[in-house]
Amino acid sequence: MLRTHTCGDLSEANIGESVTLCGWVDSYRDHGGGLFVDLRDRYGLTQVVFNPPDTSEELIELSKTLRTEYVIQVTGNVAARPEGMANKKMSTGAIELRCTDFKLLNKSKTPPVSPSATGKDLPGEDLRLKHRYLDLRRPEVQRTLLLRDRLIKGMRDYFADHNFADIETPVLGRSTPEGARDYLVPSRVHHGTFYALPQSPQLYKQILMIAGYDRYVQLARCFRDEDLRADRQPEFTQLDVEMSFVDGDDVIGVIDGLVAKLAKEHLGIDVPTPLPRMTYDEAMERFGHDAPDLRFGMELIDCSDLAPKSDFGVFKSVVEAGGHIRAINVKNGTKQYSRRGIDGLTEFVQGLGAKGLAWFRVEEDGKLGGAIAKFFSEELLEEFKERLGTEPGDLILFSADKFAGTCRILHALRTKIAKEMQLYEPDTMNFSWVVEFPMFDYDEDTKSWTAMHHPFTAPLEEHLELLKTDPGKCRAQAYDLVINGSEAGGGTVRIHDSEVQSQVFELLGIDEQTASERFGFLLDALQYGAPPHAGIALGVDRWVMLFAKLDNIRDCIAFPKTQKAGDLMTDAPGTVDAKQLKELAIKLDM
RNA sequence: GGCGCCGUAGCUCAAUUGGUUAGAGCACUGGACUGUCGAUCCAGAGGUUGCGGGUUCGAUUCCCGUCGGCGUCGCCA
Repeated sequence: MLRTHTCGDLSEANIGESVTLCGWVDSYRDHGGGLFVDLRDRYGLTQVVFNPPDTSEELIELSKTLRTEYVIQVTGNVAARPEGMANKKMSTGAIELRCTDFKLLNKSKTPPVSPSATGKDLPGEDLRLKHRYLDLRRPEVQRTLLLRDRLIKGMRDYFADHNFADIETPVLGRSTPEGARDYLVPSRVHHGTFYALPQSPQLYKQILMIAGYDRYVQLARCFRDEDLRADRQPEFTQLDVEMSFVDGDDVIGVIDGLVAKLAKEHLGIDVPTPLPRMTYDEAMERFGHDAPDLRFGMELIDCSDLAPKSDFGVFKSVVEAGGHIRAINVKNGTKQYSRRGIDGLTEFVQGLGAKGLAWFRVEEDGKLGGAIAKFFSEELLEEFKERLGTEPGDLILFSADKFAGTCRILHALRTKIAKEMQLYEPDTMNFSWVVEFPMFDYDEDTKSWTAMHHPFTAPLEEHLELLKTDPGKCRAQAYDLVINGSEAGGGTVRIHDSEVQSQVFELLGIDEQTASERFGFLLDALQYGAPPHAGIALGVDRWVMLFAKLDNIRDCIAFPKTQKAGDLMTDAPGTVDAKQLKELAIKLDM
């Protein structure tokens, strides 16, 4: 070992000891006669002093060549800092290391990304990704990755304690017809065929249930070749779980326990279980989104029955066309949003595809004011006031659109406004379940049904008949874990009955031959004594993001991809040799 | 693929309606200094204003295209 302690270890208890530290020069202060260095490693910062009499003239001369990010090994005496010189901002600020010997282990070029930069001095993200090894030295990033390590350790321990078996599944698999775009890997042995990287180990874990491994868990790397977002990477980690002889409540109960444990250990908060649940339909009614942020209210209010009574043309025509008029009441919103501010909100919703933004301002005397008020009779305005629960100072924002459109617009407004008006404490954590998702989405373009979750999801038992009569109303035994308005995990009870499975495939327009080609192995397996089973997958990267209070998933991953799915450090993806292409029988057509 | 924001010194930023030699802080180089802690003081060096084209007497500034980063919609069973 080149060191006896780390840069976070030493305190007044070590005064008088001779110790050796290794680390990077975080900063240096040259005083002519002597020199101070803040030495950094993963564990902290320690001040090293190169001063007579402890340090020889020769070593002081050498110390003057030190620059930031040089790597050194220092031996010295731990000493209390002189009277009044303690640094309360440092955890090791009571002591310092007085150098008696040191060795330059390595030099560094002037770093383009300074590990000690914070706030607005932080270099651009492209530069930090290019020099990721420097960015990863930043204490803030190290804290996040180490939190990630602890969360994963907590997950592994929890499932091990509950008798789950960790079983690995292949990365090279076969492309499935539905879902996200696959990442493909060409086969050298079978020209013209391709493996697909897994979007999730879904089918394998069901096979494991059929094979009798009744409690399975895996930290699985998943791949989806779709466009990126602040909370979405093409390559991500799922905590994948599957259980046999259980129903959805059992799976939810297991995850409730995990949430409570990790929230206690890493956030120091007591989360009461069972976590609250809400159906998908209720979530869309009240919040306009399937992952509602419950840290604040501002629920959606439907006014579709009142609105057409006005002379406001937009409201009338939208309702006549079968659309909805819904609103949110922004309490005390007129203070935050002046006329100019409302213009800003209008531009915001127009950017989301809305034609405009109708609004009321609640005046001091309680009356509803604003450009559209003149289209409303006194009586009707009273009805609106009652429906919306208005008080002076409130701002009412409307969306007039098809139901889905009002959901999209009002959810976006609700989220944006809550953030701008700081309607919740930044440290609040809210965990809940959204359950009973629709089985199917209707695709207007292709005039066909698609699976909302995946085609192996079981409908509610009482909705089995709806598969034949009214698929749009059919709800699934599906559940999503929602943390602060983010989907943090999702799962379903699986179909274990080949009869029901056939019905679902038929609805989805997957004929027998196609089904058999794509996942015949699962359909076969289901006929050999498949136990009832259910499972869930948690988005590990998102959990880290939420537990670390970050708003960007790249900061939770050591080597993330950019929005164009590239790696700025390695420059992946890259071209390959003609020889490699020839072996794979691939010709480029560009 | 659509929409929006951004790109100026190694880094973070500035530069008036389009106007002389593109500035500042940090970092870097040289010097001074015995207790600093974002040390301080003096001096210096450092620029293809992402790239290409256009408008103009003149472009960092306006226009078009392109590359890259970010956000968002589509997309993400």
